[in-house]
Amino acid sequence: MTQPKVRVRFAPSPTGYMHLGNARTAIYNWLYARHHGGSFVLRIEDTDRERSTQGAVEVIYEAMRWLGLDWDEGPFLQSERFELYRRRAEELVASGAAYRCWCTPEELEQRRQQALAEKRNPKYDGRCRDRKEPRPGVEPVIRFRTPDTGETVLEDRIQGRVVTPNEELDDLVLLRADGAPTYNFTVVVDDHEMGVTLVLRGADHLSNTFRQLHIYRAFGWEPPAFAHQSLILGPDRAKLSKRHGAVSVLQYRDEGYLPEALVNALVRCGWSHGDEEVFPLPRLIELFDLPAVGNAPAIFDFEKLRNKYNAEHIKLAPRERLAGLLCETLARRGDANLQADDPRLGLLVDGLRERSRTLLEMADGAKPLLAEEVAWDAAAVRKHLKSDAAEVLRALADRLEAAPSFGREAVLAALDGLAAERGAKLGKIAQPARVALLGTAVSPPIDVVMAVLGRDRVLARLRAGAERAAAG
RNA sequence: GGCCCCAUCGUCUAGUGGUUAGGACGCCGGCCUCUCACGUCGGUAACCCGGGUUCGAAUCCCGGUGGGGUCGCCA
Repeated sequence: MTQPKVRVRFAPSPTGYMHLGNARTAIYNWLYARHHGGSFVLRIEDTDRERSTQGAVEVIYEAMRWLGLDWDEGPFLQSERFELYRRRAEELVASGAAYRCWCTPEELEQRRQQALAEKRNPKYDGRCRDRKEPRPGVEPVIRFRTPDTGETVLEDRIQGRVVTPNEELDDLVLLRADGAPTYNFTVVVDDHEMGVTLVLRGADHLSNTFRQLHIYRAFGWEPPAFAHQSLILGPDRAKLSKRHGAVSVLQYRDEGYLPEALVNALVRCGWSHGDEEVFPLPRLIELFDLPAVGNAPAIFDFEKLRNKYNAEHIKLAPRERLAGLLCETLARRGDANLQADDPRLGLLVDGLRERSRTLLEMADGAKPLLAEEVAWDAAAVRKHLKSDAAEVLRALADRLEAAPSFGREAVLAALDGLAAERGAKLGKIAQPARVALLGTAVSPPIDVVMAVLGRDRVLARLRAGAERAAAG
């Protein structure tokens, strides 16, 4: 009756960056925990002292924070738990489930090559299984004794029932010659010690699971449930990796993506809910669960992330949040230095969110409206600042100058009034005005442009534009 | 190569024996419109192949093909 509390974990190894595939695994685990009211554990698998650095660990924390994946327990560092693993390994040696092996890496490599050449399974041949006497000058490793016969069954929560013959498995190393534990051992010890109820990870760990199952059995431990999600592939259909580029989570932050958009896109890579595609975070927590996770590998669609998910989430985000983000982006790129409460920021967000797929595009769009100097686009000038525009611009300037206020409504009323008076379409006035104001024929709506520029600048530029038109 | 997994438009996917095979991104065209966008309407495009089972298969079974993963003192 009493179900144990759901406890899942994300257990990355510090490689120096957070990969999209890892990020999806973290997201799935986090959503699973939040959906089921369980606990989310962060564990750093830094047993390989060669590769692990403090900086690499910080990158993981930073990526997790940016994505909004808060953990309830940890972070636990495996590098701080070596004594525990050593003790556990000795337990297995004592019970006969594991043994010391004095074969050297060189010997093993040689045998592997030979086996491959003879088209045999290159697995460890088990020659130290019954050896008791040490080899002088060789520090032994501790190996796990895997059954030679029979088969191992895994009831995977995503992949379904998977069966592997035990003869495919070899006696894996638990403890290296230098006493450091290996992944396949620490993962079992920790998932047990930490009370993990479901191991939700990438399918690249599927074949490891069978070896790990035997370790659980040797300890007499009840294994957790397992769920292996199929991998994210690159456009070439190979496992997504560094060489595909654009694979680091924080790179997306720097390129102007919203974390909830990346989360949305990543979740949708393998999980779906009917025809629904855009999910705010609370909605994901409400809906996400294992039965709707598919088991076919998926190619990550970078274009759709930008065109759909990020664009949609930019439309959904609160104005204040985007204003803050836009302010940071402008400052970071050296485009403009605005105070966080500058009223122009909100105006810019209103005018630009529907025409920006990323914050970078939004900054691109904002930049001309904030520049002190007009950057003239020759084609736009040629097309819209012809001599007959001079009089129109002057009339508009006069009208605006006489207007009682300079709000967006008042400005629009002036434009409309002038157009009506002359029986002209609004475009006949707005386009020359746009070019006079910004130097370009493309921009947010003219009322937003004027509101951002402000009365004085608008009048000055309109009149300067008129002179340019008259001269041109 | 052994073992394991997978297979619906180019891509992400809906679909759980009977549908004109749906949605989304992309692409093409119309409408809207002060530009660009947004929005909207329409179009383009898929059930890998071959056998079964069945009155009937995208859906179930088998085989093939193709793709992926994995075979470390990496994780």
